[in-house]
Amino acid sequence: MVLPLEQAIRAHYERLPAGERKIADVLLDLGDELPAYSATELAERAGVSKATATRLVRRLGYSDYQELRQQARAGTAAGSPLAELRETAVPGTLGRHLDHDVSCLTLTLKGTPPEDAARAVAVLARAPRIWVIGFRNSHALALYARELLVQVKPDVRLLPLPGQTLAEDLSALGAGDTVLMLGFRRRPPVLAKILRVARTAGADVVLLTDPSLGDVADEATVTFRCLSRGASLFDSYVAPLSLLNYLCAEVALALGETAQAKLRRSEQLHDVFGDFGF
Amino acid sequence: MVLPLEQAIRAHYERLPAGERKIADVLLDLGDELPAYSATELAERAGVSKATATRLVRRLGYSDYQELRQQARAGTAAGSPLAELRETAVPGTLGRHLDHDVSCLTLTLKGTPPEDAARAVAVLARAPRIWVIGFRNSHALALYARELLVQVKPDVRLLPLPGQTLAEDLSALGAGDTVLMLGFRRRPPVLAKILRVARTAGADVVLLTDPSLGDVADEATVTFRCLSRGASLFDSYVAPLSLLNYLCAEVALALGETAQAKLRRSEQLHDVFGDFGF
DNA sequence: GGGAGAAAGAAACAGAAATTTCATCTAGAC
DNA sequence: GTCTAGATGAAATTTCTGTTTCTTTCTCCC
Repeated sequence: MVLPLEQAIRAHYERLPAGERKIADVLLDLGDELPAYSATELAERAGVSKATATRLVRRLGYSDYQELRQQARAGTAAGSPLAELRETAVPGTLGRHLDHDVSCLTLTLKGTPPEDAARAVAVLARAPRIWVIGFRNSHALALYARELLVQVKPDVRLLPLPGQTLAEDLSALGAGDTVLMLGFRRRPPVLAKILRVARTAGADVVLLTDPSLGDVADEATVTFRCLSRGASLFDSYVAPLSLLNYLCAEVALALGETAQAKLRRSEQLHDVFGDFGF
Repeated sequence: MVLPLEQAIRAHYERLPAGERKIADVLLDLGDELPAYSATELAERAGVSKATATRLVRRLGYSDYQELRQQARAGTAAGSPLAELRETAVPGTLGRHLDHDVSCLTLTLKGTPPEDAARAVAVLARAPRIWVIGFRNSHALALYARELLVQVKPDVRLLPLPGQTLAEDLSALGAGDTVLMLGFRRRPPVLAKILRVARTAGADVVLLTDPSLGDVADEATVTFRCLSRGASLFDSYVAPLSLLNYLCAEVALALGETAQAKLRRSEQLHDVFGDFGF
């Protein structure tokens, strides 16, 4: 795929006067970063006057520098690098949504240091007791994580639960325990307190959150920042969901025979009771 | 490694006043496209005044918007961390996991006919009452879907709930209602019954399931088959999660002003109660 | 050599962008 | 209740960007 701008330049390149050609070169050189630059800067880089820049823009068929910049911007926004990686793009809003979620997933997991993952797996695997905590938007994620972990660890607790005060529950939190905290946007302030309580009690905290969270994250033993902005109205949690799946699977593998036996046994139980379906 | 700008924002994020935070959100959201935008555009996107934009820049420690833009530009230039991330594949198990989940997501959404999506959105949008149903592995998904829908529709019910028998609840199911059913592997047999009950009652059923489900799926109004086999021990639900996000957002858009007003109001309520956190 | 015509910079200009100022509003302290 | 401090937007102000105009330079051709 070629940017329309690039095409326009090549079409005129041979006929361009020296000064304008210098600017054209700068322009080609900048590539998709072009919209970050002003016409004045282009002229300076090329060592020509601003007037020459304007003339080039005109000659390429744009009415404005603004028009050129707009087009360059649109070109890089739509044909995002990730979109190019995959051969066929899906048209329509569904396609945009797909691109967006794939980006979230890819950028998040590629930005996750394997050491961090290993540390998280370690503290989760060795904890005698795990607390999975997630409020509001993070609650579904917490539920998911709990469902996975409970299959391989004996004592996994979900918070918050209806009809109980947090204080009551958390009093049992002790050294060696691990808290798996899901802290995505729209965080209730109590989350920060829990973090501190866990710290004080000597518990490890594995925190999944989004990039908007500040220093508080430093209190956690390991922090994963997952992109969670959605393509449209609602936030997208594919990245944390995927990460949780990975972490929990690694925990199971780390626990080895014990956990896997437990897993098998639970599958057998389902079979006996015939409660997997149709 | 994190962009210095992003770091600066995170460092201040919790202390930012509402207006400046809105801009910070836009800023984070734009990512490496930031330098293509003027401060005025940022302010417009965020729905705040230009003055607020300037103030945020100052608070983040820059003397100028220009200075901020420069830095953002430098960050994305040659050899930028993000650019590198996009190109290099991640080695190790994390990389395999990522590839797998991206495949699930891509294959599923590419295999989803837009007409089906449109039909699902239509029946969800026009239903006076929505029932979201998901057992076991599907329960977290159901919870998520319910959380989204309840923001834009007045009557959205989640099943199963503890302490209630299904029969009791389902007796209220009527013609015109829509059932959003999450039916992933390890389906309890009751799911088939619910499907038939809904049919009989004249309700529409939007069914998200995996490819392993047989003919029963034909009873649903619309069926989406989402890949859900995981790379490792546990099944992966990124595809249905993403699809739900898309469908719910489309429903909100289809409902237009009403729903969006409701959304805004609920955001405001959060703001009023100050329960978005740190 | 002189003139036509393109090319390019300098400066003037117009318009937009960013910052500052100022008045209003709100929440919290007392 | 009043008062203060911070947050905010509207408008004034300043700074800068992009375009236009005008002049100079250069080249090619007679």
